[in-house]
Amino acid sequence: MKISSAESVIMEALWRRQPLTSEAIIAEVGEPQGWTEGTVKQLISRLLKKKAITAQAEGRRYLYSPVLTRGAYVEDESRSLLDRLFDGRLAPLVSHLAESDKLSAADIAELKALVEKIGK
Amino acid sequence: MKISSAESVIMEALWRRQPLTSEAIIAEVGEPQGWTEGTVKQLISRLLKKKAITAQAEGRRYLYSPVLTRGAYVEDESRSLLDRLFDGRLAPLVSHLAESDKLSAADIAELKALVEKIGK
DNA sequence: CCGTCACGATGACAACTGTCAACAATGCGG
DNA sequence: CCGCATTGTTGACAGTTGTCATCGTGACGG
Repeated sequence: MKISSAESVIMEALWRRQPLTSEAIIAEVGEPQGWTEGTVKQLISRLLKKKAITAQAEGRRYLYSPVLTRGAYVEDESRSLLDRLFDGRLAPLVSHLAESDKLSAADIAELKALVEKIGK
Repeated sequence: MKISSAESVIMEALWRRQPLTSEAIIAEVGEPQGWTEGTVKQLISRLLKKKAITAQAEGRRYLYSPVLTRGAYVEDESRSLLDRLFDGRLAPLVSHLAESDKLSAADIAELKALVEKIGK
């Protein structure tokens, strides 16, 4: 099931710290996003329906934890972008960013080190 | 204005070759996507409303051309992914793909060459 | 000049999203 | 034991998306 953009904000909160009560989630994402309590609750419900998170009863409330891992999510999103726009290859993405001057010197250094490491 | 996923299929066709009549667009994307003529026409209309493409009258019909460039689009999508998932940095993306064994030897070689070139 | 046909415009409709609010159940403090 | 506060469940509603079909209009062949 697809996670919508608003829903992913809730997921990020749970990936950072887990499990969380709805109260904690509201505290964490409500403010920064300008969302009311109702909005956050609705998003939690939808994530439950999508099976992206689970709820364990803790007294009269629930403790929510992610089921979908951040790794899987990130994997999916990245792969889908690469496939849609860059023929599934990574180099064209890097190349594109480089050409449009969107890479800082730090980025490049970091990347160079990384590539060497990967190259074993 | 945001381009939806179905709409981007039309854009890709126009980025490949331009300008195109609706007939040509239908020929190009209708089959592979399993879309009827009506569907493609609707998508064209929405892209016009969003100002992502323009239409020049050619007799009875129109010739459609992209206004939004592929570069700008790709730029946007890439940046948004990087920002949402990798703190705006490229290295973590590469690192993630490498860890999940999603990089082929060819990818790595290509990347290495690219990084050297960028490094001037 | 008329019927047919091609095109673009528009209407439709269900599903999904972003946002909230109202409501029902349930436990806690007094 | 009762009312209040908290929590989860639902309903609502507008906007977007994916998908098609219908309609009006003008062009073209006969």
